[in-house]
Amino acid sequence: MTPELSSLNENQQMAVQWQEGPLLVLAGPGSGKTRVLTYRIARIISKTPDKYFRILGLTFTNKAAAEMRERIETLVPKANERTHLTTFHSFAADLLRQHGHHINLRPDFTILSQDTDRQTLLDEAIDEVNKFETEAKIKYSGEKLLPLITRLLDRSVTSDDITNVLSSNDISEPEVIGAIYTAYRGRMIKENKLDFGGLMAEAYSLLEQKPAVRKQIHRIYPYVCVDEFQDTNLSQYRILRHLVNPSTGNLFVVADDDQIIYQWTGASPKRLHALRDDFKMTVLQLPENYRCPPQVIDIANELIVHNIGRSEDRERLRAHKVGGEQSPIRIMDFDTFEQEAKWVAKDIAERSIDERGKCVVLARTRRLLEHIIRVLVDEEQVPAYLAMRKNEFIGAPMRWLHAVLRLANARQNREQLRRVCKAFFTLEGIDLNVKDIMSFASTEDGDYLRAWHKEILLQDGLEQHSRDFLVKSIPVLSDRLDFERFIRDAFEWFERLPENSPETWEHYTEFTEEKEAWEGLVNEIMCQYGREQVTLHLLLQELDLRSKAPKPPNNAVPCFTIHASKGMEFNHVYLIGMVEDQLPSWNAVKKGDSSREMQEERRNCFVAITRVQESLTMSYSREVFGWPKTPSRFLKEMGCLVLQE
DNA sequence: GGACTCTCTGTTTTT
DNA sequence: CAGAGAGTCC
Repeated sequence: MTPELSSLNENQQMAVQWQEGPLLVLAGPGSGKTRVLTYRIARIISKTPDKYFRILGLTFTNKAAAEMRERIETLVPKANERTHLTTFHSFAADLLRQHGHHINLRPDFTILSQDTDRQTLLDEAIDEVNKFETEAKIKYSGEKLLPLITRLLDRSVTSDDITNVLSSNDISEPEVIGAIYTAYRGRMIKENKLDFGGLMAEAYSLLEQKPAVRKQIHRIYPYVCVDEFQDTNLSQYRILRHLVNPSTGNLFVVADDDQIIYQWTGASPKRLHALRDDFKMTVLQLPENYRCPPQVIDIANELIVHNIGRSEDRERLRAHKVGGEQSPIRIMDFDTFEQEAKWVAKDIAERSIDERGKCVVLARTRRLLEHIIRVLVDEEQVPAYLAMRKNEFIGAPMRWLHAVLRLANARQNREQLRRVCKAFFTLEGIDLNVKDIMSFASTEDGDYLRAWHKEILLQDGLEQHSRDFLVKSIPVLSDRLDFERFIRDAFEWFERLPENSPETWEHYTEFTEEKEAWEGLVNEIMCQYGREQVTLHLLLQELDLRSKAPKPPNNAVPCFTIHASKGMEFNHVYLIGMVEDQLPSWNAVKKGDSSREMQEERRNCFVAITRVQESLTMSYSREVFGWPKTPSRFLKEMGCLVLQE
């Protein structure tokens, strides 16, 4: 059954029915781009019921991938077998699990999701280089060098190019830094660890070196789709070029160059130009907007035309919603930011509970949001939350569980042993010495997990039910690698912990929250790969590629940075702090009106206002945190500030 | 020790 | 621009 196309507009239908060859869909905000993507995938599947090939759909975030999977499943049941909808990082991890041996990587590699771990590795790389550098006079620190290494990995710079790249970017001592970069990459492979950038860079290097692997991918995935292409960095683009079969060029890309707001992560308007050139893309635009009131579309258009260097043929957004009598836009002017925050909080508090949940407060920086959350929660008693990223579990139970599993996967990992000991001390008050266990482990084939197990059972202070759990369940993990069973047992043990030591169990709410997040993540991974396919190392890798943030509280007002709000929509948007040095940021102001930084700030503003479904409230103050401010130039560009100054 | 000047560095975040 | 930290002077 082919999906029903009559609900789509003409341009959308054209995109969905696109047959073969490269197509670039330039899709504005609220233009139904995800719909186009899912319909097209569904259509290809249903037109080829007797075929076995799969369609590869790549996204930037897990959230977008999950949404695509869900939406395709409703269009075509069992689409799972015919699609592989995943993130760039997840795809790279799959690839490296399967073919990593070509570059000396084992499939049970771990993912360095924390900067502290990356710094440790980088410090080791620096030491390694220092040993050979006779006149090594300057001491580099991992902490200071890490951002540069990240930037280089995001571009998949090779050790052949590194010195050139560094010197053409005016970086001092390109030879030494280049050697450190190469040593860092070497160490990742040697220690079987990859950071996010390394995942991309090594996947690219593998594809570059092994045409046979590329061919296999071309056979399995004759169609490749990419969502939010404007966010891809150079590494990801280079990977993409290898994924597409050059003889068919079946690449379907959805992008919006007016929503590039991640330049500092490696995204760039250049990428879209390269894409158009490299693949000779046919371009189709989706300027229809189904989300915003026409007045909002008007100011969004006014704003974005101020950006020089957009695709010259880019069409203006066209509103499909019908405007009401009353303007949905409010501009609010205050003397101080305190007053601004108070007014916004009050305005939200005066709405019904139901309406509040459909509001959002947006700002350029977290600092402004932290302030407004305080006012909302403390003064207006309106529940509100700040979107937060979370790479690791915080509470002792989940930290212990995660560390034990990681130790089971890498039995000689000192850092994980340290974490196991530390978390167990918090849980049970028993303080084991890491060094002792490590030396004891030499009698256990260097297996830190078994050594810890033996050592902990020798302790007197252990509660009986804890002892029972450890005696029974650690071997389930360490000998039989039955991690599912082990996790179930561990949760049972956690539930009983507060009986004996309620005073150390103050963070029970946190545990419930984290347990929920854990179960959600594990469930998602199991569904995506199929239960039998999920090995311990795959589970751990996928966990490290996902945020551990709890699901937001019900009826709480979300307070997001503009970046965090990308891809979302809300009935009522409060965009606060519309002043120079905030939006646009001080840095963009310093760089000047035609700088790429300023263009990006303008896109930030564009993204913010195009989140609106019903009403937009923009506010600014003459004074923020005691400093005099002028209204944002963007207000003037949008024609919202006619009379002032 | 306190008040002052200076210099440096920094925002946004997903994986 | 703005905040933190270092250095200087009394």
